[in-house]
Amino acid sequence: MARRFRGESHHKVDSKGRVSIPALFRRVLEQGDPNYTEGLNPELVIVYGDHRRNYLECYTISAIEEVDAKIDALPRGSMERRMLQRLFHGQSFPTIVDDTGRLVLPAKLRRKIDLDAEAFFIAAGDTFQIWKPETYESEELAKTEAWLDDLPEDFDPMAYLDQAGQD
Amino acid sequence: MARRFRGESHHKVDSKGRVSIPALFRRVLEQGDPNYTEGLNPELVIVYGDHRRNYLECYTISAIEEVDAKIDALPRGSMERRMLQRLFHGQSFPTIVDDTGRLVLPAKLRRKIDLDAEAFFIAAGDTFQIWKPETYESEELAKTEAWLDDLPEDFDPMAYLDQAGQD
DNA sequence: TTGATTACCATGAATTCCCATGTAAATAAT
DNA sequence: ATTATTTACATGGGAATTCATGGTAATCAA
Repeated sequence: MARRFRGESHHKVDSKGRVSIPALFRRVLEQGDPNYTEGLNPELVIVYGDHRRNYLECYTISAIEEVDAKIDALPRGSMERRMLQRLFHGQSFPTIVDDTGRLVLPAKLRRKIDLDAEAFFIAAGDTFQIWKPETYESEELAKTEAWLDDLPEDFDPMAYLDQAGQD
Repeated sequence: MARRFRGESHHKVDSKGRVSIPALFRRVLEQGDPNYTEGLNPELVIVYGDHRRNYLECYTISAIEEVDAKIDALPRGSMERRMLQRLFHGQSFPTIVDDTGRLVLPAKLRRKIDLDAEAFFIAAGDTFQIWKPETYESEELAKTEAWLDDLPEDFDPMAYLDQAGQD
């Protein structure tokens, strides 16, 4: 795996749909674009998915190529392959970072996640996500809070780290 | 496990958020960065976590890579994986030691742990932590003191050493 | 031509870079 | 051993650069 995205931050979205990409994310996008060279602007792919998904997921070129390769390996005509093709090939939007480090989110994408004046960026391993801040708080955070509440008082979620790969 | 951090110390934090890293910690960061070579500066990752955590936890590159590998091993879509991704990929800040052996803590991180003119560094195995001195004394020390007080007068904490890994 | 998209320019704030200094620790010289 | 010399550390200041953001002009599509 290439360099990972790390961090989270809030950015303004203007009336044209322009939004700054966190500078650190930009560095990762650059390294993840095989065609990138100093002075150029990196490309990326935004996967928005079907109506159930309420955030945008952004892939570097090399990350999306990995995904494509996996899809190609599935049997032609299989349901799995068709589903993944629809998601990653159909419900996605290839674009490029502009000269000022911004992304332009078309109205369609903004509407889909109900984005207005502000966007929340958060890293998720080899991709990063763009959320409407309110959605992130009410759905994503609330969901895990509720989940945590079901655990024993003194349970440390970090314990899952050590559990990994053992069972 | 690689070389361990050991020791504790206090350092000034200036108005730009710059703070010297204890020299001994630097040696460990260097050894823990696979890309480090003489003359370069080691990278590290600061995990700050959610609102409940009131200190910063610093990982060497190889320590954080171990964590990443464990997260990757968890099933996609599982709550465990999402929680850990949020913590280690989202609520973290990748950075690098500067030429004078300092770290620059962005205002956001300083605010989070309410850090001002001084920082307290303490080793914790394969990571080290940065605390606001007052917080460390009032919360962390008080907590372990209270815990020790509950034990029999002549109890030796070393006893726990032999217990480890047996149950 | 009119609404939308893209290219270009502008600016304040935050961040990084580069240089400087006093002091403590380590090493060498007498 | 004691003193001189060097090296490593912790800290500070200012200049230069990057970032995030906003505006206007040029281009495009229908």
